[in-house]
Amino acid sequence: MPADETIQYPIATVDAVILTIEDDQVKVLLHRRDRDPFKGDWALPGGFVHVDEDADAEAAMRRVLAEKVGTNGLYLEQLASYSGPARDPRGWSISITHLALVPRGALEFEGGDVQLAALDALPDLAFDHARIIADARARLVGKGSYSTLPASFLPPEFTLGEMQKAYETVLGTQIDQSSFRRKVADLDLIEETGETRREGRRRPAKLFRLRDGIGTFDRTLATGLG
Amino acid sequence: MPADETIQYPIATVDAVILTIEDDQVKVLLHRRDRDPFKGDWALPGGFVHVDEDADAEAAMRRVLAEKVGTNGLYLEQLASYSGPARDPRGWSISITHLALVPRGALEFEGGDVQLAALDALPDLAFDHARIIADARARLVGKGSYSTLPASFLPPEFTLGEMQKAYETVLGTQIDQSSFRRKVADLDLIEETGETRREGRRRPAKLFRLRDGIGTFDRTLATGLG
DNA sequence: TCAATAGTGTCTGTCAGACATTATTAC
DNA sequence: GTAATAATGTCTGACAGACACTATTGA
Repeated sequence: MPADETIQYPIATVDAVILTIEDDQVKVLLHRRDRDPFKGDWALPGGFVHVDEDADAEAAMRRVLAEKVGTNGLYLEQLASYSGPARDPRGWSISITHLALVPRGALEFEGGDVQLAALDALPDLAFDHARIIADARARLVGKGSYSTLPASFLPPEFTLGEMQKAYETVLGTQIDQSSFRRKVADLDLIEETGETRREGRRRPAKLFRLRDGIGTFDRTLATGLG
Repeated sequence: MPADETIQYPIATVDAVILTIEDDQVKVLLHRRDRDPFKGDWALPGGFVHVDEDADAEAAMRRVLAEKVGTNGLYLEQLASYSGPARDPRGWSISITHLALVPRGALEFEGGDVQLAALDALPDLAFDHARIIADARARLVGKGSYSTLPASFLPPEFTLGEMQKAYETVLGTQIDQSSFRRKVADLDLIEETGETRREGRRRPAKLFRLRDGIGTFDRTLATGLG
């Protein structure tokens, strides 16, 4: 490690892939850039790491998200780092990216410079953000089949039908109702709230919530997905 | 993104967790630091990103490894980033860490400032490298049970007994011989070389190699591990 | 009653784990 | 033969997937 005083440090930024489900599609939150580079283009919400105030990259990410899209307290998971001389025209840069899966209701923003875009219909994106989103999607689908990850898209109270639908949306496949419920019951992931929800002219569904201490843990919820 | 000219960039480094199996134990390659900070302490091999010559963080990692421990052409996987004001006494820093799993025979070094240390018997380590190694270990064990990751520890030709032993070492459990072989056969991961290896007074074992195109892919090789 | 979804019960093929058995070598 | 590991065969319980069936509501 040359403790060389001539070392130049790269630009350090953080970017977030915030995913949610809307209209039975996985969507990503995009932010329109209001300055160069890529002024006017859509991009992941992101910004510089501030070494004078941020405790680490995740803290920088939370600060940026609060400033730009008004979200607070999201569960953030580190995704990967992207680096190189060409990805940012300002110079050799490192972006530390994060992933958040949130229920649609947890996002509040008034159109204009923020939008939710379906993963299958992304606009042109600034920097290498299209690649980052593609990687995030691969992670979501990959982990979706053997973890409780898709449950992160659910609001605090939900029906089993909604839960199954979230898994099907993430995985892009149909899941047998009976198998799904049996597995959920076996894993002891959720508990009844005691309430029901009636919607339209059909049998009302029981409401459930995630049990305490159920984070994202790796147990198969939906296997054999063709 | 304040295109603020007063932004200070953090120190950017790369560090590698190079794991191998020796004496039926998973070991990590450590390098003794020859300068401050932490001069004389054991640390992961690492160094600064050089923005004037590295194409990205992985290229920086390969350059550092070639310089410090003489390894080339390893398969490197990005692990995670670690950042903050306190982890490096030189200032607010980001380390982009990488993971490599290699057969013992692929590592060549003459003692002194490089050693292999068992994960269960690590010396005191510089920076936050103990934490990084703990995270790498968790990843190895976690992915070991549902992927071909442990096969990366095998030399080009190996017996089924060696393959099973590698899995058992990684997972820290016993695997039933019959189940293991059945699964390996079903997944079509390996092929016979046609050679055998005889060792001591017992039946010689057939030698196998990984089939073309078998990288690290996620299929259960050893399930139900207690 | 019908439509629509909620929720349950049952059968079956697959497969992991356990365990027994045979094969092959050096001594 | 004995010791030691290599390699294969067989049984069984668990469980995912398929699918049929019942439950409950509004109209």
